[in-house]
Amino acid sequence: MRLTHSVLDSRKYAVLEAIVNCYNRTAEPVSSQKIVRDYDMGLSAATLRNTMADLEELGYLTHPHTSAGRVPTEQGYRVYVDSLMTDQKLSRKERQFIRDGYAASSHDFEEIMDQTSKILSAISHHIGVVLSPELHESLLRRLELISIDSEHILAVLLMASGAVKNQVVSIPKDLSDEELYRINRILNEKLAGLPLKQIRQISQDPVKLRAVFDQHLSDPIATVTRNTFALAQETHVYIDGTSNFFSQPEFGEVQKIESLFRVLEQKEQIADLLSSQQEPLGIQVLIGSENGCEGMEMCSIVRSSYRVQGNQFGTIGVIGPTRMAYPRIVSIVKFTSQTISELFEESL
Amino acid sequence: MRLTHSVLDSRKYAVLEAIVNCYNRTAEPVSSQKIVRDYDMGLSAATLRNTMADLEELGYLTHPHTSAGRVPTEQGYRVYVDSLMTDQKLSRKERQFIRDGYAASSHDFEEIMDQTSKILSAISHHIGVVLSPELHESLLRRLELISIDSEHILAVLLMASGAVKNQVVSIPKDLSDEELYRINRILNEKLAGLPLKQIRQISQDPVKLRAVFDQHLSDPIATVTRNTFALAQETHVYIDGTSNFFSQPEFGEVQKIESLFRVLEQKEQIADLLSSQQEPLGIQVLIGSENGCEGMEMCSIVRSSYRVQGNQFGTIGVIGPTRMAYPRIVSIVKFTSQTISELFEESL
DNA sequence: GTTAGCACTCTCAAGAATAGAGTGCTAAAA
DNA sequence: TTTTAGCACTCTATTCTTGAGAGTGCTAAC
Repeated sequence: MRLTHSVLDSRKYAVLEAIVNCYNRTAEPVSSQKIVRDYDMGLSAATLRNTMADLEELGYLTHPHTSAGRVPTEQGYRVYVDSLMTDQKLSRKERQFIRDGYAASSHDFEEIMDQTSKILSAISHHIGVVLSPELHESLLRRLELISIDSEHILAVLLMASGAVKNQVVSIPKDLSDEELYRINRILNEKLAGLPLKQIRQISQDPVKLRAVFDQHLSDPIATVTRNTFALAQETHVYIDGTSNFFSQPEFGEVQKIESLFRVLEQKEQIADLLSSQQEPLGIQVLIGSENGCEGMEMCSIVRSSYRVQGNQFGTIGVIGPTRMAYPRIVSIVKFTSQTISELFEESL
Repeated sequence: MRLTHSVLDSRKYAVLEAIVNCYNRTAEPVSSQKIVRDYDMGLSAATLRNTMADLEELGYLTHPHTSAGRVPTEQGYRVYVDSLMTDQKLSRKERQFIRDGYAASSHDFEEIMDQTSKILSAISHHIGVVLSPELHESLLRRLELISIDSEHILAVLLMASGAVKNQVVSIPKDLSDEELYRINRILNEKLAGLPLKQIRQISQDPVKLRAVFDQHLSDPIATVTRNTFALAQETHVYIDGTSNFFSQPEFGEVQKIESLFRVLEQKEQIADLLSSQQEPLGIQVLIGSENGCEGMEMCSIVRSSYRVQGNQFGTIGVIGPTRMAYPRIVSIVKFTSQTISELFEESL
């Protein structure tokens, strides 16, 4: 989509686009000469220099130093991503690569998540990140209580999405195997099919608990329910391809790459990064410091949610240098999120 | 333990020890002057230089260049680790730090593994690695089969160690819920208490299958058993503290750190690294290229197995630069493996 | 066997010189 | 009015040199 009525005339747009393209290819400041040589714009270097000076004044380009070429600013990339770049279809080969990646993996939920991060990083040559959906939106399909010792049981929560959550749960000491089995049966009867969020609310509210379990309610049931569903809402983070960053020329110094890796080791921070202000099913590009994450100012993020089931969403994303091939990466993330959504749809 | 009858006289040992100590502190080649100043050996610089030249000829020291101080070789470190270094007790604070790390974590098996890697890296300031025990040595405590859809079930394997393994299993299409329940009961009856390795053998051998299940054996039972226990023997790898490497002066160039990080991303390779030639309950130090892993020539590994239960062992380790504080790291790994072993012992 | 003394080697940091890339500006051309 | 050629100017990056400093190896004296 090229805006015609805007702050910029069409020449400025064209020049900005050329510079972004060129810079993304070479990772070096782009000179007016370079554009004359590589792009047939019908303009001389001098004219381009004038236009470039204008674009710089508007905040879309910068200068590393006086006698260097121009580099896009974050604002410049923003304009490029929002208005200039054209959709780049993935090749048949690339689409097949993504599908094949899933063909190899089993029905295991975690394996699908893990595989997705691997596919994303392999095809993008950047970092692939996957956030599993927040459990509390998920519907409980079935609950299984397994005795461990006199004070603990293992609760296995099988979600409608196929996700499985194991949880060690403390129980009252005098619970017999038969009693446990009975509780298991009743819990499934009353709670299966409900979203985890709702179950948690029920488990913590004596009134609701009474309403749901009716005459079946007993102290052990209340305790087990409360302890089982008190689980912290956690999303797993799957990351792959971190070492791809080493081949990026802008990360030639240890210092720059260090701050990035320190962040990447903090899984919670990555989870926040991916999920903050995420709207369902939209694709979103966060450029440079827009991500608001200290240590990741030099990185951009392309992310999209995927649908697991019902109104339950996870997020996938690619983290790369600000100088990334946005059209390609956007297409990759878009296609992958579609593919994974379909995968979960058909497995229902 | 200081060897008196050996290739080296006691002075050479003392000098080697001083150089290793000094180099480990400063990360810079050690000069004869430096030793005179920092260590009271009652010898002049000239004499030390003679001794150092001898040690170099024997292969225990090198020279970066003519007018630089000495640096220990891998062989030098080997002698230091085997014969020179003295046990360094952890301080009360450090021991408490390790214990506290576990106090916070729940009874969850994975959480204990994960926490261990975090503790190791936090206290050592290097990379902490934990290998979960190979499942196939583990005793099956209980098996739970949960229906997913008409063609799949979720098998939950609860091990005696507390480890849990979820596995999606294909089943014959015409299996009713009642039938599944019956199979579940029989499998538990016949297989609980056996090591997974043995169960796998049974599941793949019709003769043994018949022997175990006797008149209960049916086609569905055979199929479910085979599919459930065909799982690849996998060990999980938990890594933490990778970014600690950035603060090591010898990894000031991106190139050196890159090869290391490429290896660290290959979890299987790390698993091999930790488990190869590991003998039960011994602590082991692999110095530099001894680990035989391309890209990790500049790293040493201190590792130890821990006992989960019965004759089932996992491995923990610390990966750091060859120039690491061996006595301290050895003590850390030793104490941590003891602590984790005790933890599993008491939870039985 | 040990040590002082000294020549020698090598690294590292700072400075100087040079080439090259690219801009900004000005004045002429379209 | 817009575009372009030309040119001076600026800044970087590279190379070379130089000098200081660190540390050794060797020799001769203790």
